[in-house]
Amino acid sequence: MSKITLKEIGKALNLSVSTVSRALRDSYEIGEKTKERVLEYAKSVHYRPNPIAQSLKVNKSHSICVIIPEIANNFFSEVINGIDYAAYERGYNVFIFQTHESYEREVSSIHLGMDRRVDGFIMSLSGKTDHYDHLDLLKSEEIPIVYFDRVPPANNINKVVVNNFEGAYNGTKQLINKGKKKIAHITTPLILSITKERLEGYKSCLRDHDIEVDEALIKFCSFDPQEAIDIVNKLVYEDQIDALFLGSDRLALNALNAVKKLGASMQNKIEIVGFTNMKYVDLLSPVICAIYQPALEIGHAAANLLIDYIEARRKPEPKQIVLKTFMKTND
Amino acid sequence: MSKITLKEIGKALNLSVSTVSRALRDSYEIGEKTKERVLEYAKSVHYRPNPIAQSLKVNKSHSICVIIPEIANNFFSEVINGIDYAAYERGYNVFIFQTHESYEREVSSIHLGMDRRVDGFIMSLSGKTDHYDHLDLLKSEEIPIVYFDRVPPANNINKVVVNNFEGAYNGTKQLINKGKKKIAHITTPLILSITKERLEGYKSCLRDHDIEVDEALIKFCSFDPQEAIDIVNKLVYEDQIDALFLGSDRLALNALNAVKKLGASMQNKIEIVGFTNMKYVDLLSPVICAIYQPALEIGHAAANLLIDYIEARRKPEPKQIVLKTFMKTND
DNA sequence: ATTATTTACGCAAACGATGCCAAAAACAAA
DNA sequence: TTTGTTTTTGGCATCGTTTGCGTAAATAAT
Repeated sequence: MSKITLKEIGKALNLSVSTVSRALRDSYEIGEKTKERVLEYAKSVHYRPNPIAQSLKVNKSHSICVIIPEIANNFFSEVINGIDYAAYERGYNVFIFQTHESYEREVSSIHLGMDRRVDGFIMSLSGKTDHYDHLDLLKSEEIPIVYFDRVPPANNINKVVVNNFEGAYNGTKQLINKGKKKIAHITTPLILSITKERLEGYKSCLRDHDIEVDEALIKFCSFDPQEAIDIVNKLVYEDQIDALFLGSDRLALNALNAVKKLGASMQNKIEIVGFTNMKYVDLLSPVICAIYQPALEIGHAAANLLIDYIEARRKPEPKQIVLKTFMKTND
Repeated sequence: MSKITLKEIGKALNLSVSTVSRALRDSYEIGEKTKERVLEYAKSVHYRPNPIAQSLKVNKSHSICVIIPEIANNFFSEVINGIDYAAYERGYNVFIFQTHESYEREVSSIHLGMDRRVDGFIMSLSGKTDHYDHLDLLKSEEIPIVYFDRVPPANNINKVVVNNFEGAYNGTKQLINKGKKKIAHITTPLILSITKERLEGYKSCLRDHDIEVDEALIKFCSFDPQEAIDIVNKLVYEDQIDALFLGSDRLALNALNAVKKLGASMQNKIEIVGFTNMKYVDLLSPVICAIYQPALEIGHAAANLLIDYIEARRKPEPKQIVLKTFMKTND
């Protein structure tokens, strides 16, 4: 059934394999008449080229490899959705590998992708990645790569990011506008690009409003729910904070949960703003003002940027795309 | 660098390609000494077999294809996580295709998978799939396939599902126990297996508690938020319901949103139970009692079942795995 | 009619790995 | 030494494509 090959088409039509191949690829050196014959017959038997054989021959796979920390995360799954959307439009397959925030898995994912001869990579770095030589491998092999969200510290790379500084600045400002003074910041490991940028936005905003930056109120937190609870408790009871600025998606939910546990009366005293990509934030009970990333657009832009780059005859200069975050208030 | 082939190893060691190949696969017909030489050299040059060439030769790809309605959905992304977990353990790659609830994309995804010579499929049917001949293709090609969640109506197939009937029954009972009498059910298209099973659980529970089943209170709803709003409004204001039983993840959030829009006083009158896989349901404001599916386990079980089947010499009888739902109350 | 040019196609060698078959090397038996 | 066995190894075809090169046949130029 699905095992029609060029050879069989050739046999049926009394043509050589190469002629059939060229006819299907619409080569100029094949006569119109035979082209038609081949095309028609191929369609009638539902011929589908074997991408594996093609890959082997041309050392390309018409597929891209996405490496992300975690699929089961609103932000990343939306990004994948965007990537998938663009890839589908342009006829590319998508491989997805998760690092689960592990450097080793990041490295091995890169190798798996290269083994599969993917045409390019889209990646967001793991929370443990603090050196970047494994990426040099890709560079030296001249494999196109687009980073998003958590990007390595270099500027001659393709990347799609959001204005994290501005998003954090505006989020913090929102809290200040509500009269809050002791604003804590719970965030991701400092090695991540997003952490630094958001932290700077937060600090910068405080300074601009004559609030001194208190390093004790800046907490780097893992994705362990209990750790979030401990940190929130300390901030609330010892440091007497009146607002929380949360640095990332999973963190935000953990922290919200921790705040909820403080009880209703405490909850109301603490204003919360945070980066998250949860749908329906307005259904959340400790009210949170969400700073959104346009995840779908990020994925779409990243995939298109990558494929453009893959298909370009002369490789263009690396491009940096910066999209806007947006806030979704709850009141 | 990464382009070491068997041929090059052979040249370096003065051995033929086939000897090298066999040495690496630890064949019994190769002398211990040469085996060691080959192994050592291969490691020293970081030899990695080219999976594409292997695939072409043996017509297998050591990869599985996952076809689901939507990645950006808590339930499915968790399932993928489980699949990925098992596949990684057992050395399989994973292709993911989304149908976006389209029958055509379901068909084309199957073809894409087959083109790539995947060793097997894991799928959950689209919301539009009401005939199943495209699946026969897989069957006739003898490609292993495991269904989960939304499965076709046949019993000689591999599948991993939950006890939807029981979950729905218990959910409905929960509402009855709170004294509710007019319990509406908003759910997915009736062609889906899950819809029917849950609907039966709901009806059965009502009957067992001497509440007559009112077909007007059973609403099949798309994933359009506005439709959910309209339906909820009608149910509340015209039909005067006092409880809602929601049939699926995305639906639940839409309906919750609709209920929220009714205003605080109305909200409190309506008790809500629903299938969902959102983390932190207890943070949701119209309170909802969640019926959870063990998504990670489903994925893990499905992948292991599939890979067991793929690797079995004698193909075993199709297996049906039924896992338990569990409730997470909010009060 | 002869030569030059174009057009339309076939042959064969890759791509990297596997596996059948035969052959060389090693050893045992005569 | 010769023959027979066993152990190790090499040669070659193959998977389904793509592509450079060669060459008939068809057309144009002389």
